[in-house]
Amino acid sequence: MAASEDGATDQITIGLNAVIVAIIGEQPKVLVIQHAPNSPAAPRQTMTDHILPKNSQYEVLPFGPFYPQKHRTLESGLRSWVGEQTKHEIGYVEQLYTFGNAGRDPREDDGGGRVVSVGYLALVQDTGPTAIENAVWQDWYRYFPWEDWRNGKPALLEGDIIPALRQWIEQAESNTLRQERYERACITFGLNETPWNDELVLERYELLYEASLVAEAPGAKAAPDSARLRGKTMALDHRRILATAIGRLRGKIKYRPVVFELMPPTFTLLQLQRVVEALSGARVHKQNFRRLVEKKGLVEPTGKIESQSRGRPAAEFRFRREVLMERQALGVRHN
Amino acid sequence: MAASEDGATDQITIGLNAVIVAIIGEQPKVLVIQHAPNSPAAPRQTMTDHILPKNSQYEVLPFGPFYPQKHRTLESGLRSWVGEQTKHEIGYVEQLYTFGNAGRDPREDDGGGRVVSVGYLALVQDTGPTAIENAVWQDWYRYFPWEDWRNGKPALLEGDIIPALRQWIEQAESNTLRQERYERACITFGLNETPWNDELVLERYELLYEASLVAEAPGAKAAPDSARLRGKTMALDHRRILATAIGRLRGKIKYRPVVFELMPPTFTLLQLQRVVEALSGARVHKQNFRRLVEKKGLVEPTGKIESQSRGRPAAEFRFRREVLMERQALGVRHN
DNA sequence: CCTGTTTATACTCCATTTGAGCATTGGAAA
DNA sequence: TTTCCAATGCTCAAATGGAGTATAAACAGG
Repeated sequence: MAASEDGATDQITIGLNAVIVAIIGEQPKVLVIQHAPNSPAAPRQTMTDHILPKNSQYEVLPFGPFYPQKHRTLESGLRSWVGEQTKHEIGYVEQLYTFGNAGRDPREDDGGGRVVSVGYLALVQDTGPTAIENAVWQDWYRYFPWEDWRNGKPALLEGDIIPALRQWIEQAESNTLRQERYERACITFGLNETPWNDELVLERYELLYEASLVAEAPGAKAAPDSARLRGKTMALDHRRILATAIGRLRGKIKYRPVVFELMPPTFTLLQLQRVVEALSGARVHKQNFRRLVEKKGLVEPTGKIESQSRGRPAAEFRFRREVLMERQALGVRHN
Repeated sequence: MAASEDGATDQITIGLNAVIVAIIGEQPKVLVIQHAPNSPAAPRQTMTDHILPKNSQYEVLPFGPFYPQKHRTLESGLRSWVGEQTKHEIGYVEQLYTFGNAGRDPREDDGGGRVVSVGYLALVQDTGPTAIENAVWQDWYRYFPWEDWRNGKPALLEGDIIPALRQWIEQAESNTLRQERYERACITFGLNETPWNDELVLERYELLYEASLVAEAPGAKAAPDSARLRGKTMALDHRRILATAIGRLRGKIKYRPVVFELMPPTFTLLQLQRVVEALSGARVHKQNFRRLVEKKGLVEPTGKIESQSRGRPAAEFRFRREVLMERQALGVRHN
């Protein structure tokens, strides 16, 4: 199998990309590596210094190679290098997607063969300094500003994105295509009275990509001002991987108790609510949130009272042992 | 990257495994390749004839190599060889999971390097003959008999699996471990008044695997009689991939209109119901099912009346155009 | 000490959804 | 005709979910 049928060498490399998520100050953060034009080259481990132009600024997700000789499974490979690099344990890890697209990775041009990259989502609490050079925690809405509805519908949508989308719809060559574009836009961006669905992060990004409304899209216009409004770009297809991660996480918190991977050992119900809101990008009704959490039996009071902030002091909670042991206790959806 | 740090060659091969699902006669079927001891060797394309013992009988999922030189994406690679081999189009394709576990594939021992296998779920309607030798459509409950609750709780559960699980729980060395095992069993197998969750197909299989209650598990007892009761084994980790596929599909039909990929162009509501029941492994309330389907606006009447079977003739339906165009129309879960 | 502000927590209301059953209808077989 | 069977229409109660009101507990400032 090493040599393909036409005799050429089919070299395959597997890269492990990690979307490492933490909550800092009520904001959802993701660990990204920044390559500034004048900064020293990134350490070799990140494998990025020789594949992207040295004189431009770009951001990538932490990226590590998979060594089949060293690692028994893909996940253990990921855990080991993330552990080494970030210096602290990661709790929850979930595989997102495997991309094998040709032409996405410049390494292929160096005769390095095909790069297949496996995306992972990892949730951490500890946000201390990491060993990765140039790694910083960035608000994930920096890359997807239209996804944050916590302060109402983002003005960017009505002011820029939706008009641009309408224009793209009108530019369709055929009626069928126009109809198709319109329906896709309705569903993903909630155009025609359709409710906004917070899980369609990837679908929205891909629509903008196809419509050349994000800077990294192939046919994007040379109008960098408006494109820059539509979120910060990442190198390679990393913004797409991040979109996958956000969408997946937003779906998951609705029926599995994964939030606790991001929470400190004890917390108040409002703190828990703020984390959920940060992830889902929408506000929730406080009293109903409390009712839901209590009904599901997710948490139990520690007995202590927290009174850091102003207002009436809140009871302190922790996750119930059963939930901590089994991440399944919640989420018997209907059935 | 071709040579690892210790100088050894890290050869990586990518295999594409497909769980190809169709409904035949109200039963969920999956395409498997049977290697009988005395049958001629399988065609080379399936890549299995030289990796597994020639004189034993075993079953595998259709498996094809990924040629980076030929295929632009993993999915197009899958589509092309499944298309070639099965001779008909596949509509819906979804990536399931990527396994990179060492020691799962015997090819590794031949110095073939690591095999990373990407699992895919494909839904087809056409169940005509394929070009794959020895490929047959098998009822998927043949591999997971405990998953079919359409005729009530399978006797196998109370009669064999649950007692065996209880024994495994008791055999735990420590109290913590025992507690842990007990809770996992409760959640996955619905032990302690916990409701049965039809989506936990993979979790149940993995529990049985860890408890050495399936024949392919490392520490499985040499009691093949009872193990054989617990479903037909597949070679490699293919039973696990199948479990992943079933669980994923069961989850998906609840909020996305993927069933129609398995349906003929027109059908009655009972036929639709039977397909959903076949997939989920449980009966549903007929009147409520009808109400649900109509409310969601999934289907529309063709106007014709079908009167093949006995009983009052049923109205014929087809999926609505919007649903066929956008596989997203349904499924705005809450939000 | 009183008052306003702020957040926590308890409880109510009502519309919608969901689970389960009863009743009637239309055709084919006995 | 009678009987059986599945389709279809309708009811009803319990559960769920969205949104609001009311009260409690702290603190700040006059």
